[in-house]
Amino acid sequence: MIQIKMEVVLLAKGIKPEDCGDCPIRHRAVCAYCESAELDTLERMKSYKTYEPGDPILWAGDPMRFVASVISGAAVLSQTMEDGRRQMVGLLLPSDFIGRPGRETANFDVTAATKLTLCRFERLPFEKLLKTTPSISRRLLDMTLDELDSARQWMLLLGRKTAREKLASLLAFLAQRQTQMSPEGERNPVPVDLYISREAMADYLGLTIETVSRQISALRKDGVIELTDSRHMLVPDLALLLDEAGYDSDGGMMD
Amino acid sequence: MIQIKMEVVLLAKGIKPEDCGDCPIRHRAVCAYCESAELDTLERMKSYKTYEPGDPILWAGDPMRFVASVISGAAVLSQTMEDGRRQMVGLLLPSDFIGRPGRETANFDVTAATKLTLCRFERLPFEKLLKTTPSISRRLLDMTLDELDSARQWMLLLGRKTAREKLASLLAFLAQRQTQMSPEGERNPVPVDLYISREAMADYLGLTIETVSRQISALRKDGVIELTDSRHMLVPDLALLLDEAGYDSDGGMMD
DNA sequence: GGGCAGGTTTGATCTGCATCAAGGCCCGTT
DNA sequence: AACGGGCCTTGATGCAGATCAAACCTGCCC
Repeated sequence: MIQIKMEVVLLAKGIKPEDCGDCPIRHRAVCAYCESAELDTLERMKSYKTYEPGDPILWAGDPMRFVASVISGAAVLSQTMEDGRRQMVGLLLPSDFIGRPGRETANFDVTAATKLTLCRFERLPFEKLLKTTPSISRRLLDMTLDELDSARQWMLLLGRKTAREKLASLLAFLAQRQTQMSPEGERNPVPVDLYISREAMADYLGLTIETVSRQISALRKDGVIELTDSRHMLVPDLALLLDEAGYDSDGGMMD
Repeated sequence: MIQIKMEVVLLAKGIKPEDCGDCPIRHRAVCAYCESAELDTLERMKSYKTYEPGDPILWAGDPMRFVASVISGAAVLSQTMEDGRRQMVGLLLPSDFIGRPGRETANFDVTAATKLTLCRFERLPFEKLLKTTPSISRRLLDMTLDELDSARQWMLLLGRKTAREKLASLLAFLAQRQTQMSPEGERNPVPVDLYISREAMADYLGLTIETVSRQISALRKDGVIELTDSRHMLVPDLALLLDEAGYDSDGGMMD
């Protein structure tokens, strides 16, 4: 919803996403450290592709012909066991990078969670470029190290948190992202778009949909959150929600 | 205490502790892609340090003065909640890299799990070198991407696997690491060093020590593994162990 | 309107792992 | 040899979250 609005705004302003100089993720994506000459090279290599919610982008085991940056929307990285047990292992938002230079096949399933636009590069030329362009490889290293840190944060949640703490953590994460987004001072209570189904939450948190639903109901009953409908909530007190999430007071960072 | 003495002795005699050319992790560590000239540079920068089991190497929040490669032994990356719940987020074995170029302070606790030897470099000079030496930065990128993949594998384990599958996964991981290391054809059954205590396993797998112990006993009773002592096992059939770990037959890679 | 499908909530029951509690084994110290 | 402290194993019991089952809500199509 949010990203659809974003796109409408872009169109209304007449911004061409095709021009790297105007790209909304120019300063955060894998190209962030590039000089304009390097940017020109990338510009000649890139192609855009859009996906609808639910579209598969890659299946684990597929040959990886492309790497890409998320321009708008969200994609989900997940793994599924033979018997159907599924675990989300990453949520890819604008500026995040998809793909693994140096590997032939995908390790994880990648799915569009919303309407999604990717800026794609063919893998082999991109790998060649990586070898000759330190500003890209350094940026990719930094981004990968950040991803690794947040994967490790998630490991604490999956391994040691209770169901209630897991839900509170996810809801706090969403709330924080959306208060950052909306610039005008913190409205209280903060409205939050949950934005994914109970099933996706369950797959993210290592729970079942029933437990997700029950914990949301419990948090609502205890006044930690208010539901406006099943996909939207209000957070009257973010500090309280964070407390429920089990972060120590010095603030375990989530991003 | 011991390692301080060692260093004093080494310094006094002006001995180079080891020749990189003879290093057991020469071809798998961050220096793997280096030419001999680059290796010389590293050789001049490096210093060895040893730790005893249980020694802290870094606490989360500490300034990071060094980065390092594990030469021998095992180190553990972990996070602890206020109330003491602990989650291991990485197991660092020989050739693995410790530290985060570009970050001032540690994000996680690092602890020696066994007697441990590190090959250390001061962070700032190493970061400078990284900028001018593609063979090091490319290797570090490859290693970091591998770590990210295995962190994500671990998320599936933590979120969705049963206790038995978790143990089988950990044991299979250790077994695979150690068959890779010993190059002469696969001895059967494969001997495996468990390296870490039951408590560390529990912290890694999101379980309790009692459950770890019970599941190891169960796998032993079912003939999947044989214990020689509580820290060493034999794996008569790696495929069987992998099967217990819940990887699909096409072989979910762990490294 | 009625019917139907997908997502969500709620209730009842079950179970895998945690928790609580002993006891065993190994090794170093006295 | 006796003792004590780590570490590991095993047994008994409890409980958080899974599983099984039903009902509800909302939007959509006929």
